[in-house]
Amino acid sequence: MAAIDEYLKLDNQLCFVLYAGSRAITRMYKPLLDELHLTYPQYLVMLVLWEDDSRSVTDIGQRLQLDSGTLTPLLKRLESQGLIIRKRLESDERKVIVALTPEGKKLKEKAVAVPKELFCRSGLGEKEFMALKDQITGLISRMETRSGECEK
Amino acid sequence: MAAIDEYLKLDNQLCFVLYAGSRAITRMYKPLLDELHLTYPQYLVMLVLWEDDSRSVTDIGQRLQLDSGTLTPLLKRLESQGLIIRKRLESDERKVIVALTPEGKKLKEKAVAVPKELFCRSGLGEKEFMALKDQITGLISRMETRSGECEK
DNA sequence: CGTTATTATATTTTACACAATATAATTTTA
DNA sequence: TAAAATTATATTGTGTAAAATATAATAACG
Repeated sequence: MAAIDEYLKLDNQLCFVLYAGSRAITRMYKPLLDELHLTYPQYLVMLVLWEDDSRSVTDIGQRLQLDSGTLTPLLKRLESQGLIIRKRLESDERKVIVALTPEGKKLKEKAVAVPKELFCRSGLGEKEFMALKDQITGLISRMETRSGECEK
Repeated sequence: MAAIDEYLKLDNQLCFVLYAGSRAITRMYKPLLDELHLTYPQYLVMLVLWEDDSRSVTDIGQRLQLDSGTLTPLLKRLESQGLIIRKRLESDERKVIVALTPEGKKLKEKAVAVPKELFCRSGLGEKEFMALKDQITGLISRMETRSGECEK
């Protein structure tokens, strides 16, 4: 893959398959998430909160790699749906703590259908599924640590 | 991975690594694309046009899996930057043909730095890089063809 | 202890991404 | 050959995603 043309072909772009793959999963999830009255980014936030009931906005942002400009409006919508509550930490009023309501906790059981559908539709065994996930995780990690090492 | 809890852990989500990976690449590309005065989705459109100079909006949409609501404003911005022109096909006035300008063609040579940077930062050999891309392509394909086959 | 620096979140702005709908052109049907 | 159906693109509305900036609170410093 030495020629300029090969480097710039859409079919050779790893970036494009990640982008297209992510959106294909979002499309696949949509009918299932509609039943839970959640959008895809809201579902990701709920995944974080189902692990640990009570987190700060910064914690959620770090887990999901999303900034507060994205999270604040999203959390407000979850709050208006009655799935979470937000309150300032008394000991440090800069921090907003996000906690699940009983309604929010209840959704967890229904939500398991979502990743099960992807697992089934992936056509992968459990080991292959996790191996692919781990390969992409490794890619992200190397991309972020090898900054400055490459010659243009 | 039988328990509900395991299915819903963020670290077990293939959907999340694709989503996070795609955005990590977009962040990595941003300084390089800023030099070309392109956003990431604009860059993808240019990749399509650098392969074939002249395409309809529908063609571009099919290649990138993007709909006209996304493409029309994006193409207008590329046009106002002088990189493309848009014109109705005389033989079928429903169709808008998108073609590169000389400026748009010239960008191709500079753009090759973008995928080269990813390739380098990925820490993968060429075979591994393409294998990962092919695995994700296969995943997308199976996800889209196995609709209806999975029990919730 | 007052000032400066840093941190946390919110707001504004821009660019998507997608669903729904509108408009116009072409194709198909009866 | 006119009407109905389909196709192509554009527009509107909503929800992100991120950059830049604003505001408020806490920590660090001299």
